[in-house]
Amino acid sequence: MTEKILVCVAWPYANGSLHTGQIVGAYLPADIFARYHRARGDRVLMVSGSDLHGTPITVRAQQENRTPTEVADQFHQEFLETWEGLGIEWELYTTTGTENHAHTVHDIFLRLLEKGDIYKDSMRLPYCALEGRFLLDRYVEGTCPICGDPGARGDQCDNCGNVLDPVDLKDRRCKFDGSTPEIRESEHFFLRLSAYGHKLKQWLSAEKGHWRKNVLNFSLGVLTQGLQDRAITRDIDWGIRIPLEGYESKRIYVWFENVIGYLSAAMEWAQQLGEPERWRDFWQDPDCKSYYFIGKDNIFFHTLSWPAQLLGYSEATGETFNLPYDVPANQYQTVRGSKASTSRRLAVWVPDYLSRHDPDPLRYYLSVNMPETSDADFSWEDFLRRNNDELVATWGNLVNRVLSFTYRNFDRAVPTPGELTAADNDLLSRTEQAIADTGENIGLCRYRAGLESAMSVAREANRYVEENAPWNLLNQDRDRCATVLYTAIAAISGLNTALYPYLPFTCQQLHAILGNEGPVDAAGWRFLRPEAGRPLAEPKPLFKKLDPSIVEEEEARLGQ
RNA sequence: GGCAGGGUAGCUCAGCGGUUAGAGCAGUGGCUUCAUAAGCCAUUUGUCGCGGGUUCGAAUCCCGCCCCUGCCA
Repeated sequence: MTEKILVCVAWPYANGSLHTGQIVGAYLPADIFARYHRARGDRVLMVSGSDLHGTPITVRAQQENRTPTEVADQFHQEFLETWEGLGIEWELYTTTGTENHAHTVHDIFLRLLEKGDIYKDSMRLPYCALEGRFLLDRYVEGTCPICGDPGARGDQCDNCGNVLDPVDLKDRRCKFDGSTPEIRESEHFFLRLSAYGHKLKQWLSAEKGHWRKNVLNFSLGVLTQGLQDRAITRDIDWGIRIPLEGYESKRIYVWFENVIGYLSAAMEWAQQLGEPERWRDFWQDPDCKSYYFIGKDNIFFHTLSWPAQLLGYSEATGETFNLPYDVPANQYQTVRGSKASTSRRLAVWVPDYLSRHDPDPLRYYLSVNMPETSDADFSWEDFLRRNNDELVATWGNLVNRVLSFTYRNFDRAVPTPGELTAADNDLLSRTEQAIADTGENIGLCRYRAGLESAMSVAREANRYVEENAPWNLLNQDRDRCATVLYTAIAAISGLNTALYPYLPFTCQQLHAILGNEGPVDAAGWRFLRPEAGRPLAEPKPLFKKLDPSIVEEEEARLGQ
């Protein structure tokens, strides 16, 4: 039974290179998930794009004396290369800078305004008279009204951890010029989230057994405390315009706008396909399941505010837009035990990684060490070990030892098996089970368990080869030798399917070595048994054993 | 401060009311030689964060505390 699956992935800010924390948090799990479903024959629409708006981009542009557009374009291009290099495959990867996106945002904004879910109100905000502009909360500094720390920021005091309103800060000063900001009234638009508390609670209370505990508890907890209305516009000049006259100096804030990209991207994809209504299959068919791959810092926007926007838009238009089926938010990856930090350069940058190493070992390491239930640490020492002792020794070596022996002794082709023994059938049924288990785990967003299902059978296959010792059989019982090799090759072929979502590059290579044509996923999510007599290509090691010296070399790059 | 997640073998983690607590890797001792000195077998290691409680029985449930991480829109 084929399914329709919408895979929505967080929109990365185009203000700096992507690091492994972002990849492991959202892009890699989404890609594994989508590859599995495509292989199953499901209809998959995986979308995201670069977030061109938002303060981080303007800050970087200011620092480098460039325009925000220049910064965003540069990193959007780089992101596209990163996806290609790492094998993250999209149906569409776009940006928030398209006409189509702005149009969709405006439509939702105006509909919700008309309905009363968006309303105008005034806010008291810090204003720097010297620069003639409003200041974002974090650009005001002063003395914390709660603990008295003199280094508090307008949004939060790092000393006592309390969340602050810049209006309450004592001895306020502008971060840029030190002048004392005035407090001015400014008119803004608010989203009436408070009106949706009840509906969201109903939605989150039904059939959410498949949700991750932390995601569901967090969301329900926020609802219990009461959902507050929130400003969706800011006094900034970089972002999507407000579609009304008189608000030229303000913009729609990213948290309201970028999530709409999931919908506008689906529309853009349908346009490009030449079937402009096709997006409805993924947004309005109640049988389509939508998954949102995000980091844990983003849960609020995907389980509460975006569903509220969708509920409001559904009511306003009389059409029904699907709410998230699951939001499998990941925890964080840490580096040397602390949170990856762009500003401290404490991260492993993907373009840098790809300039020296292959993509699949990183995909393997990030998958096997994915922060599904708690934060996970990236260490080069562990990366080396996982690569050398697991990927190379267990899986790569299994493939290499079986195929090279066969290639040399059985005329470069899949041997013809005789009658299968119980041991042979046992390995084959375990392989079949591994494909099913890995698929089931991936479908439930349990990536580590899925990988383990496959790897444990790779270990099993090594045992099988050892116990049946085809090198002894070669001159004693050539038929039995052929049967053993056939069985081992079949297990390899099956595992190649199970591992494909995790290791798409090397699995594609192996698929071809085994004499298959076309892409792995076109062969389906099933146990593809090798055809006796089919020619094998000359096997080459799929993975490189890495020298321990890379640990020191790579560690030295951290923090640079 | 409030909320959430986590704290289990040297390392990374699984188990989340029921036989003597598991896996991978590392360590130790053998075997093997097809293979990227890879593989296989055997084997050691644990006050399951701390203190109480419930129960015939708790890593698993309840209460309190400590530590790590994140969020506070």
